Amino acid sequence: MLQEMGIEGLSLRKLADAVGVSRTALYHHFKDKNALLCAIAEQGFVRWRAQAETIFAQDALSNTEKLRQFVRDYIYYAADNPQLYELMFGRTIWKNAQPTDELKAVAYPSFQHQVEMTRKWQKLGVLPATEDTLRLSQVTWGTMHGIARLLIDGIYADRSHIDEMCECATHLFTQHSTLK
Amino acid sequence: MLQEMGIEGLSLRKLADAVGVSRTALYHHFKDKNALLCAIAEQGFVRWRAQAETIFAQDALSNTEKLRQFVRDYIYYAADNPQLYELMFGRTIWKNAQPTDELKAVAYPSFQHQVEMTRKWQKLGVLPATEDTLRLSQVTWGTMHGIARLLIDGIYADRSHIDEMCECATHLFTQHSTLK
DNA sequence: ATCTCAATCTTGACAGTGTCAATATAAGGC
DNA sequence: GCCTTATATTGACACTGTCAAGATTGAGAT
Repeated sequence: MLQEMGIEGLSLRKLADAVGVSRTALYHHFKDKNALLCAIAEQGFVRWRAQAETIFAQDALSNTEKLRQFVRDYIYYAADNPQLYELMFGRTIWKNAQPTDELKAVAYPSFQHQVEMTRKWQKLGVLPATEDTLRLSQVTWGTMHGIARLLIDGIYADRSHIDEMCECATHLFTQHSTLK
Repeated sequence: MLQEMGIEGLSLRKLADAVGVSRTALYHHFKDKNALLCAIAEQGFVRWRAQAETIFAQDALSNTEKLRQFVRDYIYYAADNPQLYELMFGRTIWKNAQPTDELKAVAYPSFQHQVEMTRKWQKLGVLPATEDTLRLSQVTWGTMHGIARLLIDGIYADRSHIDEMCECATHLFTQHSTLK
């Protein structure tokens, strides 16, 4: 229903109707509409985390190729699940309402993971070691996040450009290094 | 009201009440709530465009410094007007509803401007000339957009990091070049 | 088998929201 | 003075999330 109607189109009443239950039955399983959305977003983080793990497990790939693949997969994950991505990182949960403790427990480690990978890539010479690790991971993540949002919101970029944009971003991240 | 209550908190009825007029009076001036939001967003583009122009008019700055300033100003503009920025680039207008023709007439040239500046900076050696101009401008803008949104939505970054993040991003953009 | 208690579900209601239709008022040009 | 146009208003409709009070169910203990 999230995929079809979008995050704003998802109404508790229509959802209850579709399940064949009364409007307020949902309140015995979730505190809020917000709590329901947080639970969905939570699943999104778990799934993405699992997908990311498979990248790093591929021994055949060089470190630079892993970075490239990571960027590509991130953008495609967002582009393939636009509504879910919006839920995971959008203002609906993070600004407007408050994220559940359960959601935070899943999301924050995911952010932390990004920082650790950045540190590792810096040590390997894939990312520039001169930059502060935290700032660099904020910027690289910001780049992926920004591209994902431009795609999702349909501003100024569309699906057919994804591969080229990822390639370009990866170049920017790694252009300092001699090892390609 | 947008600044105080946020984009979702802005209701036509409360707005009409605050102005001291009846609920539907607004419909004689704007087709929709969406049309009103588009008009506000439009102003946001005009103001940002004006601010950007002043950067490029400063002859005292080198080209690299202009890029740095451009990035900084963009992020601060977003951070200082979070609700407005959300309106300008958020899904509320671009995905969920449809942007007005008037808004498109202001927004698209703004995107185009970004591409032209990218091309110019490539020729000047500030940005890498090896990348396709369109892709590069999508990625650089994506970076700024992404950082802006992480800040606005309060995810994983806050105001006190802005300067350092901008510096880091500028480094990434320009690290290829020998002229610093 | 019965009682108990907790989980689950339901209906009724309330305060919001955007929006349309029909109606009223005011102002300006001839 | 009249007519047109712009503007404002009230009533109503279909939605939304959410709460309170009551109904139903089912499993475990006695």
